[in-house]
Amino acid sequence: MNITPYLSTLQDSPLFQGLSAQEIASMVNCMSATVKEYDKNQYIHRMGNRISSIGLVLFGNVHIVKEDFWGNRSIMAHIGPCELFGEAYALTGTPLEVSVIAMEPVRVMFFNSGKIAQTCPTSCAFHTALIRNLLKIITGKTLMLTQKIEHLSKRSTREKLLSYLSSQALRSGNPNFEIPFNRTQLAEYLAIDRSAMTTELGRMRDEGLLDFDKGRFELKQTI
Amino acid sequence: MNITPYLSTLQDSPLFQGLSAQEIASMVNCMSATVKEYDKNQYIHRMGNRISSIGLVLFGNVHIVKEDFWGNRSIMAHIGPCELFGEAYALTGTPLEVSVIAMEPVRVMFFNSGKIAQTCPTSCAFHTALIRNLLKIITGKTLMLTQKIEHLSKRSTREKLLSYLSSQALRSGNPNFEIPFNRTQLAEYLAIDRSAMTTELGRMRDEGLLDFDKGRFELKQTI
DNA sequence: TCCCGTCTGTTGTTTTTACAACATTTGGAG
DNA sequence: CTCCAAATGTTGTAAAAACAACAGACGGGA
Repeated sequence: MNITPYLSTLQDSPLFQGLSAQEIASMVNCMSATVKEYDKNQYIHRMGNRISSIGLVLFGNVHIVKEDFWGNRSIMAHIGPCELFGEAYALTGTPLEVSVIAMEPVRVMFFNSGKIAQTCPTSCAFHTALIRNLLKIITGKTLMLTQKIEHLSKRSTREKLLSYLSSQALRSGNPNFEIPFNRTQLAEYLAIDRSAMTTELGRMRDEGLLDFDKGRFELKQTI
Repeated sequence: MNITPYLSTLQDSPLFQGLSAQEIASMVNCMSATVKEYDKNQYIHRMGNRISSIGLVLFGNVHIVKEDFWGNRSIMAHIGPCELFGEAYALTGTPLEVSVIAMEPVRVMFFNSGKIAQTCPTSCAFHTALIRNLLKIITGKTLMLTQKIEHLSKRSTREKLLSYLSSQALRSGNPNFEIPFNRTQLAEYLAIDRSAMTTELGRMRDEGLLDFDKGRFELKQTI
């Protein structure tokens, strides 16, 4: 496969951190990578299935979503360009507890997880680096999930919002920042009622805690 | 160090899965492992600190706990014998977002995380296996956290309880099972009010959904 | 054995959230 | 530009949870 058009994305991906373009190209081959495209709202993976490949978002955004029988939806995570999804399920062979949905037109590169995890017969020298990168990525995800649990553990709508928003401000290093969710999605991510959330946001703005416009928020100093 | 007394525990640990006693002994040495003991309620790690070692519980139980300024406590995870804690923070160098507390008299073996993650100069042959095991462990934790998020995402006390209890029943392969928490701890784990939880449990028992005694629960068929 | 601290369960009140129904705004497509 | 659909905001009501305060059960140590 010709990976030239994706090379810069792949190089930016934490999966290939520290590897040269040359090395990446050889690895992509070795791991029998494939590229697929998806439309907005299309399912990339469905809950319950088993998967054997790790996805890397080349462009677009996808959501990791948990949906129950009654259509209640909860967004587990937001995955953007250069980021991976499905590693945990592909590596363990566990049936998916979540679905993966394209939020917009998306292009994804898939890697066979078996070929990543095992040193290949031809003893491709960079597998070790790859596995180490993978370790780092999954470790990072653990921390993300821990943070999400922290938000969800708050008792009230307001506390959940503040927990999430301040973590985003911290991440961006700026009290003025943009979030990757619209209102409905944010409510699904924080597992709270959308209308109650909107009301609470308005109340917080009235109290001078923060300001917002669409997806842009600004936390105010409350000294 | 003489690891003989801990050998069976280490062999049962997923970290050393697939390694012989001989190999484990040499690795323990190579990773400059140390053993420490803690009393009930003693802090093993405190939130905010950086750690450079991965803990393996030799016996006893510890809780991964998130405490905020006002003393609100939320139990992130329960760690029993043979299990690891702190990997994510030790490997990334991130300051701890949680504390680790001994729930009873506990003995822990600590491994230097740097020495685990890097192939050692003397090229200890089993590091690769170790890293692969670590990858599996952390991947498994990701799935655990995902499950916890699923519980927390439920809207009501009852739904959270059912989500947690049925996952425990599934894990034990038996509708009759024991949980590692007392009532207060369960409430902290599920981020709900203890008294409301007790009330709800009573209500569910009245409705014939389940039965319980202390830490033992039984989910009934509701056909 | 008794005492005390902890755990568990109970109840009533207050506060908050979920829910439903609808109004308003926004952004695209034609 | 107009229309439509989706997103966002508003409000009132019903339901649920949080909170507080206390009673009873239990277990370990003196």
